Amino acid sequence: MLSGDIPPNQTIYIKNLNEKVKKEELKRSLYCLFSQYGRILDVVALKTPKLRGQAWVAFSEVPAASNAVRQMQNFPFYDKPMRIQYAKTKSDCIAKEEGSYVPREKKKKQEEKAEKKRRSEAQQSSVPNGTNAGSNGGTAASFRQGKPNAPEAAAPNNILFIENLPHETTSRMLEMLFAQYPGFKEVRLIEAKPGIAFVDFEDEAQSSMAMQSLQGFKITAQNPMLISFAKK
DNA sequence: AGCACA
Repeated sequence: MLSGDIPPNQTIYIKNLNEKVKKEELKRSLYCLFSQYGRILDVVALKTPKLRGQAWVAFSEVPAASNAVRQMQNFPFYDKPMRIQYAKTKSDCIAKEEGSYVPREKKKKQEEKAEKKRRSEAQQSSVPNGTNAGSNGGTAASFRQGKPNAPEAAAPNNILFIENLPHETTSRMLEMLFAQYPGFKEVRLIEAKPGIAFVDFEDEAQSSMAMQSLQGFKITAQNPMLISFAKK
């Protein structure tokens, strides 16, 4: 089935998530996995009966969300294929950035439905965010700086691309780090271009787990490693 | 299957 007739939204809605994963871990993993598509403003996941197995990831730009919807569609995540769509409504964190946020009061179900409809119709009036002080968590800056309208969009790959390594990094050092993850095959330092390397895994589910775990890992204090999927 | 913002 197609992703539906939901209009583009800078927040993606993910379902079919593994419900056994704890909420905080799930949010961290989603953050790590999706931050290569753009700057993430918020990750929301609830474990209530109605909302478990689902999550929302809010990006600072719509194209980032679009790439994520396409490229990570059906990606095996904790052994279940992710089903990704655009969110139906605007995230509170986005509304807050735009200054259009109004705290909700509790309502009856009837009014809530009307409210949702109203909000999604009013959703076209989104202004490009002027200042984005990165205040949303400050974790590893795994977002790749590209041209503003053409964010990098890497599809999952069993090969990882590592950047920002200190020039004195050796293959042994990288092997020690990456070999702890299942499916590890080999490390390839690019001596012609110091500071970058490729790391091969058996498959892309395994490479993604290693990427999530080691994203931002510092070999020296000045060198948080930047990990993304290699281009095919 | 399920669209929230504890």
